[in-house]
Amino acid sequence: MATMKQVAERAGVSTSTVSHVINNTRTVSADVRQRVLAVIDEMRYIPSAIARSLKNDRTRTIGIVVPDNTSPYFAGLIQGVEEAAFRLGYNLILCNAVEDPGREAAHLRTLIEKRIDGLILVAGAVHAQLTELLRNQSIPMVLADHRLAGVHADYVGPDHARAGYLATRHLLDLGHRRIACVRGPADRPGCGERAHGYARALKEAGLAPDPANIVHTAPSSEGGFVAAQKLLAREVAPTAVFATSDVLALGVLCAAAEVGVPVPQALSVVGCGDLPLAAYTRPRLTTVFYPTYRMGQAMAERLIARIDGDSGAVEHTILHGELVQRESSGAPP
Amino acid sequence: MATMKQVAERAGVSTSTVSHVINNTRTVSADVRQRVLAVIDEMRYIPSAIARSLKNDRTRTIGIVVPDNTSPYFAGLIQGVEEAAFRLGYNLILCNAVEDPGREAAHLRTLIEKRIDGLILVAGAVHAQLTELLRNQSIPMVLADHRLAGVHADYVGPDHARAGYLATRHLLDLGHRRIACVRGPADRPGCGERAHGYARALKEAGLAPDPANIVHTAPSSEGGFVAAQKLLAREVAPTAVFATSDVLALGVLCAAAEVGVPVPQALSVVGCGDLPLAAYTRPRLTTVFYPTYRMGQAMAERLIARIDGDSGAVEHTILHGELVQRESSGAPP
DNA sequence: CTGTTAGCGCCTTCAA
DNA sequence: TTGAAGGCGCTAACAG
Repeated sequence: MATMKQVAERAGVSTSTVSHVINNTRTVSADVRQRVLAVIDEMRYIPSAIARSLKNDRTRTIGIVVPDNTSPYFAGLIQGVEEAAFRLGYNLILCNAVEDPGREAAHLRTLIEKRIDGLILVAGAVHAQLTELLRNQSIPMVLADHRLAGVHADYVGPDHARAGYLATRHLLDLGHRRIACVRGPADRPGCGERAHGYARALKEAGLAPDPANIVHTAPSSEGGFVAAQKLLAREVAPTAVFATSDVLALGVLCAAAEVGVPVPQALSVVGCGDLPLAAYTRPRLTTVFYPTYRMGQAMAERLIARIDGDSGAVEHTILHGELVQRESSGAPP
Repeated sequence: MATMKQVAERAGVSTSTVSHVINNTRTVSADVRQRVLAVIDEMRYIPSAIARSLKNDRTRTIGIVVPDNTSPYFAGLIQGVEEAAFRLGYNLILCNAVEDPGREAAHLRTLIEKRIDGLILVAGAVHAQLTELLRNQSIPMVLADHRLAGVHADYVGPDHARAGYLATRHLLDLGHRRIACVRGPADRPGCGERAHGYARALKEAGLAPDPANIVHTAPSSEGGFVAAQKLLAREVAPTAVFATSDVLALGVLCAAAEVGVPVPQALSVVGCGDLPLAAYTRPRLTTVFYPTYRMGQAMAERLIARIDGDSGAVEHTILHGELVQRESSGAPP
């Protein structure tokens, strides 16, 4: 691969001149610039960002650590981040932590070695140790999707509690009283917050949350399916279900259909996240929209502002979604 | 951020000694090693991969360019690639090309500037110009999902034509004769190949493919929905539909339900790709499984073998999927 | 067993 | 308008 030195020799100029024509960083006579450009083209010279980074102490690369790029929710965030990063001249190193703290730590370590300019972290079971790593190296970071206890950093994400509240409120307004909640595992911060919103709405309506109405399950359609089976088999079955994600809601819809419980006539279902697919389930799913793409963009923009020297106070950016009412929710039987 | 030199000074040794204890690259007396390690720990020294790369000419970073990380299919590939890359000591720079040749080119350029060790390319509308770029810089590359005319490189992907054939064959075996094909846009290589498999199966069965039975549409559930509406409105409607992706198939299922056409009693539907969600639609979707995770792994492994010097002949790795028969397909009415 | 030295490719003062 | 030279942080001969 051609180097600047080779270009300089071939063009009969010094490397500094080549550098300057490339970066437009001082005036170069028209003919010299012409000649240099020609040689660059001819030799197919492409500057090394590695060498440049060593000099500049900037890599124009940011890292993003998520539990799993395959989840539609994280995929949406990543897409937004990638778009804004590209627009602002940055590349994105993607790391899946796979709910494995060891792996998360390993990724963080190599990201620091590679001298990323900043990090977007959807924290899994991160422990103090890890975030301390970041703080010590003073690498800009934005927390995504949920905050991290004891970590003082910019945050961009949805208001999960509000989403859970909106969904439940909607069901209450329709007249439901026995409203179940199908939620992911306890250690998923987002699920917990959404469940809180659910509980708050119930309490506001003067209903005592019945623990039997809250089912923890695996965060998959299968999980939703199993949970719904359990709920629908109860003697006094709920008339509505709030599922803390659309993926779960799909399983709930499927289970209801299988047992012969018509939605929404006998059971209302509300999801969360508004997957593109949610508009094409049968019946079409009522859900709370999460603006993942915009969130992703906001994360990258916030981070890059920090990289560019913004030293203002820590910011918390909350992006609200709204209830999207479709066909899976209606008045109780 | 601490440097090796600082560590060396503080430990009272030379930088080369520090380098050697870090890399275990020559014997160092126990006490010196001890001391160096202590200082590294104390100063929170983390070596710079940037400087190392400049020396070594290796970044241990690979790039992946896909149309859109949000598509479940690409998301699955990316996940597999990330896993294998991590396991083998590489990071992944993710680039979305967004069906925009200009953007694809820009990404390729920065990836080369950043001196990635290799590239995984799910090509969009790439033109000769771009791949020539790669060849000129002699960066290892594997083509993913579909080949690229005129580009002689390793390939890892599914056999789209076979998938289309299997799906259609299944419908024929069930006794269907009027089988439609709902497919994505013409410029999507994978769709075209799957449609070919569809046509071949029909021909083998002695059926002349009816152009009116092949509907091009947007590669989304909405697209599938619209296409199905059109098909079901025909005087002689098809009794079965092969959709070239599960996302499309979902739209088809939704349209059928809306028009009151029962699946599979009056209409059989087969998808392609086997999204996790496909098992939880109503009815559960018959589809052709694509082993995306394994494909992704194979891509990374192939690429890294090349990076490590494998100079054997170009390889084409085809990973087959199988038909997953569920509830959306049955005998014709 | 350890240190000195010469770069890797680029940018950037400092001089001319 | 241009060049020479030093150094970013690290590795790897080459010496001792």
